[in-house]
Amino acid sequence: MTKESIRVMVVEDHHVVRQGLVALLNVVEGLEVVAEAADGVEAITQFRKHQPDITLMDLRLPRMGGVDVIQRLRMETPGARFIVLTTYDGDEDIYRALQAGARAYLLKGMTTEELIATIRAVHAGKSHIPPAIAEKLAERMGTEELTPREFDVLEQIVHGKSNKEIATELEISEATVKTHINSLLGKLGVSDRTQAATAAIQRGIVPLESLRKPRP
Amino acid sequence: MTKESIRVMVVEDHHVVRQGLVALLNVVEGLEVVAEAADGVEAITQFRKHQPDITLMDLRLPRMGGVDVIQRLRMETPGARFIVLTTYDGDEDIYRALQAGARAYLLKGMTTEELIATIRAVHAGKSHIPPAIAEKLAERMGTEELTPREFDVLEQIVHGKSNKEIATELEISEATVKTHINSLLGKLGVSDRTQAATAAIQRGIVPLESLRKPRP
DNA sequence: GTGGGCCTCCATCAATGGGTGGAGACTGGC
DNA sequence: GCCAGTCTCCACCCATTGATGGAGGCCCAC
Repeated sequence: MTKESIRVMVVEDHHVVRQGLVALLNVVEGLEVVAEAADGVEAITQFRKHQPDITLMDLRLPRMGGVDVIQRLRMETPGARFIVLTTYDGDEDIYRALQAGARAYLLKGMTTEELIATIRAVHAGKSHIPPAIAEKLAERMGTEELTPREFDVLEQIVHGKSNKEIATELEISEATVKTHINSLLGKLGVSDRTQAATAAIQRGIVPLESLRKPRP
Repeated sequence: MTKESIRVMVVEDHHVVRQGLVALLNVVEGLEVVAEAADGVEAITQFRKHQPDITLMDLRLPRMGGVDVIQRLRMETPGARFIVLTTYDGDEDIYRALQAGARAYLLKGMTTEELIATIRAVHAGKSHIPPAIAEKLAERMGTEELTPREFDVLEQIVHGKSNKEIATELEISEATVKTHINSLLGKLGVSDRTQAATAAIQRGIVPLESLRKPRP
């Protein structure tokens, strides 16, 4: 081998998808998968061990979210390059991943050729955001940031709590809850709590998984 | 080759995932991927052309949902065997897929070994439902079926419509809307429309994708 | 220290939502 | 024919929600 291969790490919690990706990438000239991880914590240890040139990451990971992993690893290794590869396209995720320092955001729907081209491009120092994603980003830019407290309230709304229950849960008065709701409705551009809930889920502000049966 | 290979078709809209799966399966002794499809319509034409022994299917597909595809193909070819392979585990999907005649329901998180074992088992005529999935199914069994009209109303709720808007949209009175809501709240086991909306999304009764920006 | 956010609370009001108990019409199955 | 289930509608009532327009305290940045 005359040129050195690009050393790639694949972080993805779904076994068959990960193995499939690895199988795909390993037959590509000039690429070499040097590490794999199935969750966020493993991603960090594997990264430290193998120092890949490019890390391909799903965002929704057990134990530690992809965004946090990127943030953490980029603190340790500022030159680290991440490509986010995910099925979801909630604008919140996109935004946060790019904020954290991802160089590209791809949906799993794209072709292998695009994926490989993106890996090469990112390795060469470029960034790559597909138009469909860029559009989402632009959308999200137009909206104001929720304050931490507003986020707390929104989370409770998504979990189906009434204003009174939210007040109890957050240990504030119902009046304050209403104030926050009023304000977040405006920021989300919706007109009632039900729309706020679906918007929060759709945009990935509150993850769908949190709906299962937690918070006892 | 002394024994004949099991002829497999892979239906999955995400290119890299599909190609990965194909790559994985093709190296397995005794399996042969004879067809691929990226959406429901293609799945039907490819199936007719290649008559695979086993069809591996994602449920969320463009153009025609996986459940409909299974239903349709099993009418034409009652012996056709389907394994649903998906990331989502909304109980509604599981239920409908098995209703439609799928023999197994697997999450993408499972290992390649499990997948291959399941393919062999289903080919041998067995069914296979992992415990985690079976549990979901049991949950769903306890709940009553929504009537078509209740479903219409639920869909509107998820889309953030008020009772008045729903009444206009469905061309019924607001009183009737309330009646349906009351009844569907009971069946879903929730106490207000916001909970109904999140439950509908979480359980896959109303697909998240429909939230984008349709229905003009 | 002044201003800007944020968080907290208040009161008041109108609109919306949900609970209850009914009732007539239509359907399909027995 | 009759029953069961669905869909439609009504009235009445109370609870919840959202809108509006404040106001004080806190903290951080300039």
